[in-house]
Amino acid sequence: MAREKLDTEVRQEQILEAALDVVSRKGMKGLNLGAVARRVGLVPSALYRHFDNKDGIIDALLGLIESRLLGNVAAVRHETKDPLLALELLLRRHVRLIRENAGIPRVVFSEEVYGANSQRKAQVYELLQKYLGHVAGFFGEAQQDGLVRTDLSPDELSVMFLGLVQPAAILWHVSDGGFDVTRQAEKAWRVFSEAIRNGECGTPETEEFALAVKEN
Amino acid sequence: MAREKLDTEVRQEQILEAALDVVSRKGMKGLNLGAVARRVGLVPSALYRHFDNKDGIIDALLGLIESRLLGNVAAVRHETKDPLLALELLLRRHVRLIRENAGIPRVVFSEEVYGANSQRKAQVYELLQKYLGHVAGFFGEAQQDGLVRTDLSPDELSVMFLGLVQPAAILWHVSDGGFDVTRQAEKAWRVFSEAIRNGECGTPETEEFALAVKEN
DNA sequence: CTCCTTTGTGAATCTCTATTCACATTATAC
DNA sequence: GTATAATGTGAATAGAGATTCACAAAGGAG
Repeated sequence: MAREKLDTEVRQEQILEAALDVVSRKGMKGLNLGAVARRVGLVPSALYRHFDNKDGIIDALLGLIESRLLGNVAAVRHETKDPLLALELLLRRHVRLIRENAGIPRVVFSEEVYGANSQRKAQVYELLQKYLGHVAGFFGEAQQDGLVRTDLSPDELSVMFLGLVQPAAILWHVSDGGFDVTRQAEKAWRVFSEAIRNGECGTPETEEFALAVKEN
Repeated sequence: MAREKLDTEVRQEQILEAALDVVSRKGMKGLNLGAVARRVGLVPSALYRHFDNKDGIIDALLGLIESRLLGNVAAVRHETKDPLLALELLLRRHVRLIRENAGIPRVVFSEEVYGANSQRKAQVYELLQKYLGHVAGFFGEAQQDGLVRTDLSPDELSVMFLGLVQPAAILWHVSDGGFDVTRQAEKAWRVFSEAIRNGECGTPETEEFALAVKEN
């Protein structure tokens, strides 16, 4: 099969990529070392040259996911100074990310990555907290700028933000891609952002937004 | 162990109850016949007297969940005629239901109940569609009564409704019950219901937005 | 009470998958 | 080039869990 030998760092990346891919199509239950190894072009036992065991692979996979999520946060930080616009862009990136890597929500929300493993559970919690922390940060900025009403805490807002995509993502998956996540998320964002805007009534959309959309 | 024999109907209920319980604490991965049987006070092989196999148990479990969810819908129908109030009550019931049966979201959203099993996937989809259909029905009524803005379809609204609890429920679980789902859901509902109400703050649609989205 | 169906049991089987290990092969340092 | 470490392989091991089966016991019908 694979005659050529590659550095363990390269293999580790390949393995994680493969694992995420397997999860995307077979779910966490279908994540077995045989499938992963085949996809990399190796034999199952070879995986142990690069990871301690299956648990190590899952841990690293969570790390990969974390870096992708936080990568999106960093990216939108560079794209705009307007916190509300940043959130909108983040939402859009988020949707794209999970559309392209259906395995991500499956790993994070599998509710069974852990199960007995409470350490893993804590790890997932930390990951979510970190991501939501950044989201809350944007809301906090927006409130300080007077853009968003202050009767809701940034933390609460961040959880609501998560709610804009999550159910849609699930429907998308369960419907085998039939459900239009993107559209639903956009609509939900529209309603939500209007609702939380400071002022008596919702303010009209900023023009910046239209521009930002196009470059995407 | 269990010397007494019970009718298969009784056992079926006990088994499903036990299965849901196991899922609640161990996740879908921890759902094995041994654990279920122990909880019922039987031996694993005895389960085959009441179900064809494990798959049959999971199927029936989905049925049980469906009946609980739809039971809540029926209940709120009797409690009020006001569709918006009904939704609020439904939300509350929903939160209570998943707080008391943490296994329910785990089964439905496990994203791995199926995996390869696409028939199961379709079954879950149907279940969600049915529940969301009722929710959408309430929104439709509310719109006809002039209570809710009509620029969003009932279907879209129903998905947003789902988003009010789901992320909170996940955080609640991952945080080992530390997160306050009830409070979060109440706040989210307040924001959401204000946002969709028909009335003074009827925000004009920005057509640019809809156009920009479509290109994506 | 006796027969027969239903339900429960324990051992055995079977499959799947993680993991280990002894050995082979490739890359790399010298 | 040779030595050495890193990487890959195939077979073997081990454990978990689903499923089957022959047998036992309970409960109802007659």
